[in-house]
Order: sequence, then structure tokens, then C-alpha cells
Amino acid sequence: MVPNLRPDRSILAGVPLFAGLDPAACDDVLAAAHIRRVVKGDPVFEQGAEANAFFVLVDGHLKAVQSTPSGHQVVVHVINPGEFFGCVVLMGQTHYPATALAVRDSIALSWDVATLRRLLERHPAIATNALAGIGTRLQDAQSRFRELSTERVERRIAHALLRLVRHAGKKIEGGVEIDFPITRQDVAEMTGATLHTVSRTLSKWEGEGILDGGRQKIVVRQPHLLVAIAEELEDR
Amino acid sequence: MVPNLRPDRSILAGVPLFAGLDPAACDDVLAAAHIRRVVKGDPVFEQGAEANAFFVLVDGHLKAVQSTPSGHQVVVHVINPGEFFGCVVLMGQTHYPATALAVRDSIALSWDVATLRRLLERHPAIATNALAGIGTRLQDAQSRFRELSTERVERRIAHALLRLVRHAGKKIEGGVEIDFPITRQDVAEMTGATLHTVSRTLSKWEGEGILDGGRQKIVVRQPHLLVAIAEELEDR
DNA sequence: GCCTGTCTTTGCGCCAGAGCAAACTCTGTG
DNA sequence: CACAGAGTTTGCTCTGGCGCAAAGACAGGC
Repeated sequence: MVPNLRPDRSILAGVPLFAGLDPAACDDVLAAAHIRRVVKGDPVFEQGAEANAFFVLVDGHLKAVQSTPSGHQVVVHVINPGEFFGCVVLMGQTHYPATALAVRDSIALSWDVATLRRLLERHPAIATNALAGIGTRLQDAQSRFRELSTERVERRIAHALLRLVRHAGKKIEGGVEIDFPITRQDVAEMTGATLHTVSRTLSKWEGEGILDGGRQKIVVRQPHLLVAIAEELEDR
Repeated sequence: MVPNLRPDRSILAGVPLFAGLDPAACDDVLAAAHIRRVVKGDPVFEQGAEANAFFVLVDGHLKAVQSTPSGHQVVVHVINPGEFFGCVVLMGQTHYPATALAVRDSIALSWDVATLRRLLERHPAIATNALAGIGTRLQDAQSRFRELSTERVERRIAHALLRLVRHAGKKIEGGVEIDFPITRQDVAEMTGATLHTVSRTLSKWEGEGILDGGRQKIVVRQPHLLVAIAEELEDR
């Protein structure tokens, strides 16, 4: 962690957490920030570690994974640029409940707990924005819970892919590509399925022209067909 | 909804959302509140309705249920006295994502959106407290997601019961009773299981002396055995 | 006290998808 | 360029727990 190297107010532009802050406030926020670079495969923090900092992802992609004592892993959240993470420190928790792992080289801003508290006090709008952000995430978590309870694997995978397309999709020639390396195992851990089932399903869809796979790569060719699978009332 | 009938500051004592507020602030909060009484079986608000009020449960118990287009229901949250709900209005959502149903006669305080905004501005501590509350709930949702992904039904049911015991348990002669009417179906909807599987599992546990069942009633006799089932590393 | 509707229990068959196993295919590295 | 390791595909088997069905058991209303 190094002191802030570029006091460029524009990095905060795409961060909902700081929406509505006046330039002076932005400078205040930035001045207190540290920059944290993390290379693909490295954790920003690990599950169980003492929670002492709060982060905003500026560039790259992370996944928040929880692992169970029995060795299973679950991807509880994919963190996209502009999102905050490590938000447990906002809520008086002392340890991180998940590991934040860089799925590609990433850059984050960070603030330690005390600094964050001070910023919250000085700029109450941040608290309101944080509330909105966490709320959205809560809803997302509940949706996924509902899906996992009520839907069959195929449909859950479709939902997961659509979510990825929406939040981390990059438009390319003839489709939308998930903008970071993603394994079948990752998709399995997001949907409560096994690697094998995900692989089979994606292969089938590839055969149907819905998407193109590849090593750590997914390109959705026909998003609307995925929507049809995800939403269709009648069971397939 | 009727105007505040009892301006008794003490009702706010057990509400974490208003922790740390000075007496004057409490009075301010209370003066703006309305009291909403709701009888068992009635909804406080329904999924899809316009979100125009925010609530704190003073007495009773609610369940937050989401239903899918296909008719399945999921219990996303059990609301205990002192908790807030309808918190989507805090986050700029326009419609309630779930139905809040009274599982017994209940009393809630309510504030309309505009009033709430004003209170938040005047008493920033509320925003901080709300942040903590939603954060806890997010973690809870993620835990349940993880359980649903990685654990077999029996263990998930054990976890759900323990959660109920913890947050809505009433110590009675020789055990802990869940302090509101709860059906096997409810437990099923909390754990992503079917009514039948829950019934079978509870019957088995009743046979083992871990708990006593009954119509809409569960009394846990040996919580530690439940913990053993929930936590044990080796699969049963 | 009886009746009705709701909740619960239990039996049985079946299948989605997990678990296991093995081969195959990339990609980066020495 | 061969090799190692990680990621992917695919086949086969087996089973947890769902779906369906039907019979009890209880509580509240009349």
C-alpha cells in the first residue's frame, strides 16, 4: 500500500459511493486514500483476517469467495469497477467474512477504518450512498437465494451468465464477452452446481449457438435465448 | 395507520437502529412515527407494491416472503422485534421486493419516505446504524446462500432451526420454543427443501429426542445436538 | 359436539444432477 | 519444443430428496 500517487478527481466519477459529493469533498476523500495494486490471482484480503480497511475497485475484477470448513468454495459476489468492497468495516465487524481475489490485475483505493469513519462523519452523503449500495447487494443476494431454492441448474446458470453479461460484459464482434478470465468452476461456485454440470450445459448451449466457450472465456452470442431459458415459465 | 398513540421513548430502547440517539432525537423520531397494528396472517406490505414507508417492528413476528412467477415461495427473512424492514425505501427503490407477512399479531412503527429522509439528515447516526443492520442481513443472506450451495438438506434445516432459536427462541421448561407459529412449510421455504423432507427430518429428530414438534410449533430440547448436526465436518 | 379446512405424516417411485473416472486440450515455461 | 499443470469435456453410475398420493391429526367455528 502506497500513498496516493495521482490525485485525479476523475477516478471518483464512476463510483456511485461518492455520487453527489462536491469537488472539495472529492479531494478530501482522495487525499485520504491509498492505492492498492493487486496482480491476478492475489487476494486483497482474506477470509477471517482482521478487517482494517475498506476498498473501492477502480479497475480490474475481483471475486468474493467464501470457503467452508469442508473445503467447498462459493463465489458470493463478483466485484466490478466502481463498486466498493470490504464493507464489513462499515458495520463494526472485526473480521472479513470472505476473501477478495483478483481475477485479473486490479487497482483499488483503500481507506483504513478510522479514516473512513471520519469521512462518513464529514460527508454524510457517503453513508446514504453506501446504504443504497449495500441494499442493492442484499437484494441481489436474496435473488440468488431464491433462484437456488426454486430453480433447476440450467436456469440458474442462465441467470448467472446474464448477470455477468450485464455487469461485466464487453461488446465485441458478434456478441458480448465476459470481460475477465472465468472458469467453469467459477460459474459452478456462483450457481451451486458442479463443474461438470456447468461444462455440460455450456457445451450444449455452444452446440445451439447461444454462446461460444473457450478456456476461461465465455462469449454470449444470443443473449435473448439465454433470457428465454432464464425466464420461461414452463419447465424445460 | 393511525397517529402515534403513545409517545413512550422506551419503545425505542431495544431498537439498534436508534442506538446512540439522545432523548431529544428519540422524541423527534417518535413524533414522526405512525403506529401500524397488523393481525396474524395480514401483510404489512406486498411484493411489487409501491414502496412508500419504512418500518420498525415493535412487537410480534413477521416473515418476508418472495414469490416467483411460477408460484413458489421463499422466506427470505424472519423479522424479529427491534428489527427494521421495508428498508428498500432507504435505497431509492420504488417497489417492495418482498411481502412482509405477520405470523402473529404484530405492532410496527412506520415513517413515510419523506419523513425518513428528513430524520436521516437530522440524525446521521441513524444512517450508520442502518448500515450496520443491512450489513448484518447481507452477511446472513450470504451465509444462507453458501449453506444452500454446499450443504445437504438435513444440515440446512439444523442451521435454520438454530437461527430461529437464537433470534426468536423462548426458554421454556426443558427446552427452547420458537416463539411464533411456524409450519413445516415455512421451514421448507427457509431452507430450500420440500415440506415432506422437513417433516420427515423433524420426525426423525423428534424420535431422537432432539426436539418436540407439534402443530405449528417446534420446541428444541437438545440444541447442542442440533449444533453437532449443523457443524459436524464429516457427512452423516 | 361435529365438521371443515389446514397442517402433518408416511409410503413409494423416479430422476436431475452429483460423484467418480479418465481422456483431452490448451497455455505458459524452462 | 517438449513438458507440466491447469482447465475442460464426456461417459457412467448412483442416490438424495423431490413429486405424487393418500391418510391422519389437530384447531377453530358454528
